[in-house]
Amino acid sequence: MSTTFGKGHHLHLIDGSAFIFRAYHALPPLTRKSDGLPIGAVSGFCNMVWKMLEETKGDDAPTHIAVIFDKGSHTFRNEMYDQYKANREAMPEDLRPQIPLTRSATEAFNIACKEKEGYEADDIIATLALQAREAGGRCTIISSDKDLMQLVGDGVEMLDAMKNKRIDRDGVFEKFGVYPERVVDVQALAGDSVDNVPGAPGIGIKTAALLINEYGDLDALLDRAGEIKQPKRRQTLIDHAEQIRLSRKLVLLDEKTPLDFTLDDLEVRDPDADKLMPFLAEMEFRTLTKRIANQLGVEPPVIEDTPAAAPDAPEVEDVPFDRAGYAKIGTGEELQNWIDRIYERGYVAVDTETTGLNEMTAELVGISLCVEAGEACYLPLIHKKHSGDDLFGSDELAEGQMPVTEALDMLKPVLEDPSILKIGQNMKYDAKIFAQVGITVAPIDDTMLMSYAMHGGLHGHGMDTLSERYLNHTPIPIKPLLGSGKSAITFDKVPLEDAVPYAAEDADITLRLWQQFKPSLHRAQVTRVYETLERPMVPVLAEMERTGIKVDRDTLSRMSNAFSQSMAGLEDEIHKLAGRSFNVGSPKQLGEILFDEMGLEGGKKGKTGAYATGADVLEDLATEHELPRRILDWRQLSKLKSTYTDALQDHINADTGRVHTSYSIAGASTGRLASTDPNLQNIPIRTEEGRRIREAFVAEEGKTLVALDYSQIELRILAHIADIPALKEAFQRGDDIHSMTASEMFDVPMEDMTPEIRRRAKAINFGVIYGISGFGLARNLRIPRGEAQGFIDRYFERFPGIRTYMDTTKAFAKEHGYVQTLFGRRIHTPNITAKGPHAGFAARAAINAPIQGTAADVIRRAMVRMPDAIAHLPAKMLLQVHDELLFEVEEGAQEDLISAARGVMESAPDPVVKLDVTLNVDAGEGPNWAVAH
DNA sequence: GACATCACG
DNA sequence: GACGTACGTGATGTCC
Repeated sequence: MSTTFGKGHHLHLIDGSAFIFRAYHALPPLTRKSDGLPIGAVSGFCNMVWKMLEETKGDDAPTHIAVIFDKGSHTFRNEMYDQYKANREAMPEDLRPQIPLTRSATEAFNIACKEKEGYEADDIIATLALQAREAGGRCTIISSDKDLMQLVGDGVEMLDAMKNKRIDRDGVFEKFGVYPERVVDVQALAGDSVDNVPGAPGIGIKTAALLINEYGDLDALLDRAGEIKQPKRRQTLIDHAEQIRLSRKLVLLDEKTPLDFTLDDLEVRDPDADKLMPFLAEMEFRTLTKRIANQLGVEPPVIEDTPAAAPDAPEVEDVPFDRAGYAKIGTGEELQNWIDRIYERGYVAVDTETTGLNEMTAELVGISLCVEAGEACYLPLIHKKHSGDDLFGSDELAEGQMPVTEALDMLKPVLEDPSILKIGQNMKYDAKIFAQVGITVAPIDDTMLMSYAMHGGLHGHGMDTLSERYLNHTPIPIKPLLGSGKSAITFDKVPLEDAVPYAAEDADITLRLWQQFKPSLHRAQVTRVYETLERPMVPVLAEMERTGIKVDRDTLSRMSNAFSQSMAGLEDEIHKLAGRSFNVGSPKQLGEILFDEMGLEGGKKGKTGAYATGADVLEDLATEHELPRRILDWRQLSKLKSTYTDALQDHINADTGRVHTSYSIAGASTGRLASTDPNLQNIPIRTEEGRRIREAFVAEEGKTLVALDYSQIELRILAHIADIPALKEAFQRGDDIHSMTASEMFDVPMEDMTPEIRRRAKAINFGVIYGISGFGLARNLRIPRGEAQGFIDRYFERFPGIRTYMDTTKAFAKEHGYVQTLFGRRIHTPNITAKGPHAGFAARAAINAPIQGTAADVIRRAMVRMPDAIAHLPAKMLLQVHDELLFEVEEGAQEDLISAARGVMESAPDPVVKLDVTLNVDAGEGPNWAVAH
């Protein structure tokens, strides 16, 4: 007995896609127990629909209802603008199979389910809402999507289902600063980074509303744009009028979508238990099935409790941490028992205990294993006997330990078995320790790197942090066991009763983290990042670090002596100029002398109340007085001596005669590596004196060093990402990029370029990569701030894509809480929403991260491929310095190495990313690093 | 252990 | 209109 939709009728339109995405992101990754099918989003969707139906019962109950879905990714809007929604990320892998299930769910609930190829759900909603309004009825749109707000009014309202908040004309005004009929005008100006609607650069919702309210509507505004008082705003609107009109077309919903059904077809039907119950049972939604069956007054169907069918990733078990469950392995039988369990499982969490943190000198003390949460063991190997009163302990081995070789002979086949996954936290460390005893651990997973791929920028990735955050468990601290300072002992001196729980727990934690992280990688869409950019770095870096680089002690020692002499001379002069003797190395004393005693101008105190005496300050003072220049010279020598010529000698390994740095894979937020102990990524090169330090980095007899570095990789990536044709063309022509920029900006022909103009352009080019500001550039170039701002404005004018990139990147970061590299690495930006001075920092970091991070990804890809590519050559990769790789190669093979390695480096983005610019690699070769670079 | 300084890309 | 700014690192020395 259907009637014709009209007065007194009430249509509910549910934005299906919005429901799905909300459900997906709100819920943990649930899977169907019987077969592991992902169903988290379907479950959430059903819950939301059912809740909706329950809550809208009563006086204001809908008479008509439909769930509207998007269909197809290509719509008429793409015809207008091919970039529409172009930066939308791909649908998560585990969500895709759930989409058709939500359609089935809608039908199972006996609700009309509508979609139309080539149209967005929003257009269908607009069309139906208009029809309802024209028929004299009411319509409630269940969505909080701001794109739908243009429809509100005259009987049409929105309902935010999550907040249970109705949005009427006033609600829209709150959000947009205009009433619904002007919403598209505001959106056209403000644009939308999510849908990639361009809008007017630099104009947000606030400004847009202001303008629209002042001029009435968008057409009037654009016609009278010349009257706008603010010069920049005026110019923006005049320059981008076409883009703004296009934006309006993109956001304007099509209220005339051709539909093959009428409002009457959407009449509310009671749920049909015979349809709904089987569907819910098939999905294995136990709670929801019971609840709905109860409500409908039917018997809930029985859902078989089928055991999980051998899933790849086990369910995360909520087992309490219990130290009593940790075993000590003391015999071959006990170890064999554990090995059997490992083979049964197919994976094992492994952790090594050693005598120190330096993998090159640390000795293996024991090994812990874990195959199941809560069940872990520790295999002590060389723990020393603990003699009660003797503070110095004993060299005698404690009892109850297997002979080292017997234990390792048993474990080696397991650790090298390609069918057994070895799970570790910071596996590079353990892999290097095992490599010492001739064991090549593979294949591996690393929980630290999983966390880095998923949570980069959010927090650290050490075991303690991860355990506390993700397992809600504080690991046993190491400090009480080892002590600190001079009385600290090494782990082999820790009594077994303390060592077993500590060591076993680390393996237990690692396994639990892995159980939790493994399925989350997909959810966070970083599986490929982890598998191609993080995990494969472990063996590559372990090998490089173990190889090390030869450093000539005599060269360093001679330089150190020379520096000492020069410093002593300078020190005398400095004391004479100062009028008294003081510690030249103390910035505090220096500040007092310069600004209080000598009365030089320009003393500025920082927040700690001390005068700033940094190089830039002294540089400015150097024109006034001789002292600052001497200080600068002294500081340079002091730095070179202490950090390089002296400290470096202490890092020469006694056994190998080489220096072995350690790279942190998960240290830098952008994806770069960091080098520590010693840092070999900041060996001097910018000054002639410093550069000579590199002469001490030498090739072995009969070998030579080869250095290959990417030329201008970050600027090339910027040209690609921000899509700057002029920059791309210049790179393809092989122009000097800074001269080109200078020529373009300052209208100087390339052939008339002066070094000074080029220097300015270069500073601006780098500034752009760092998220330029007038202040920063002014300080860098030592020019007035206004002048610097003028340069920046001109740069944006000549390369407008840069500003768009900066704006869209910031908007993306605000929207998602992270930014991405071209290879999908995510860098979280939690401070992007901060207020005050923090905001500027976060915004610049967000702008820089995709550029620096993409460059980091590129060289990682090259490094991962390098071992195979050069396996046929007598060459080894030694060092990475962000955009440079250093190799040691047998004399005579250098040309072959250069060509092989260059090929790998230049094609590193293939086949995942096709850059619009080629990557160029420069090569050098010589007996030491100073010559090779 | 915080801070200032300075080495690198 | 003011805030306070170039991005990413690590090591060293001073000073409390």
